[in-house]
Amino acid sequence: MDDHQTRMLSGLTGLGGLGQGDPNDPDPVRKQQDIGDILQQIMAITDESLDEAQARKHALNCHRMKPALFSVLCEIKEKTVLSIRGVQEEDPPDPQIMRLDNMLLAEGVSGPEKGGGSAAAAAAAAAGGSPNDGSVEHSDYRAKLAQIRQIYHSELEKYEQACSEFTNHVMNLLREQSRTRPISPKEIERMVAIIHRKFSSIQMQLKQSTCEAVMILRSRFLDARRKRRNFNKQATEVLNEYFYSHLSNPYPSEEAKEELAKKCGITVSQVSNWFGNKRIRYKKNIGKFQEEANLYAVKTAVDAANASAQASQANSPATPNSGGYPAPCYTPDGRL
DNA sequence: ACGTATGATTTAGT
DNA sequence: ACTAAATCATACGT
Repeated sequence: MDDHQTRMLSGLTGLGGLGQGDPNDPDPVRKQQDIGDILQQIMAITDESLDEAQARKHALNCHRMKPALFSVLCEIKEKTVLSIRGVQEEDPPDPQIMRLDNMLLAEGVSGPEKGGGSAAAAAAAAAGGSPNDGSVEHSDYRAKLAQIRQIYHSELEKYEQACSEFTNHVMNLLREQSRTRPISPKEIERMVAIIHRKFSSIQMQLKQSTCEAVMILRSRFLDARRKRRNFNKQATEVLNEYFYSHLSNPYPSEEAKEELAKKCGITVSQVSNWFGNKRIRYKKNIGKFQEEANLYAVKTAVDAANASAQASQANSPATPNSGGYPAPCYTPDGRL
């Protein structure tokens, strides 16, 4: 390596005369030609030196003094290697990269090939707790996730390839050099480890940006607010029925919530949300809900009447009196 | 296109 | 843990 460089330098110094000749040359055409000449010479020199280097290397390897030189280098190394020994840094698994890996695995980006769907669904359930259909909504999401996944993997492969290529190159270089200077396998190992560390730090950037992309995608597609669907009419009816028949205390117990959820085909937390929204909105503007309240009050009354008078025929309940029904409110008595 | 309705989330208090 | 209240972001009716 060193002899190569020195020869390069010495070769270039030979150019000195050409480079600085005729500083005041008025002819630009000739100048250009000079530059062309110089370039050509430089190219020739590099070629020449490479060949020459090869020859020199060979000569050095076959030199009769080479074994002596080698042993001298070994001795020198033995004296200095102790100081290097101390600088052996263990590489503990980087917590940062562990975190990213875990997340990518959880999101189904780096996991098994077709597990993406279920993983995404699980993530969705964990995020919002809304298992409402979603197969249509998630198809778009899954497509995008697959896209990210593909990019991630191809990039990862590229990195891996570059890494192994570079590692191979360095290893070959070191092995070749080990003919002229002492290099222990352990040192090569160490070098490889260093290279891998460098590359893994690059990989981390890839992982980080992938994670970011997934997060954005998730917030864009899986955030339940963005995919809000109104409950179906029947579910709303069931909920309203309960609400208006428990107006004095519209706080369903856990069991009641569970039952309502079952009846409506929604989750318990959705029932909770509904009641939370309903309570605050009802309270905020009772007048606006009067009509609805009357409707459900009558409905439940009719139902009750029907239930009790099921045996007795010819029971036709009067149509709702939409006029003078008292404004519903939180009364101590739940029944209206 | 726009205003209202509505389900979900966030914040803060208990 | 549960709720009220405010807020968000979409759905829906006009």
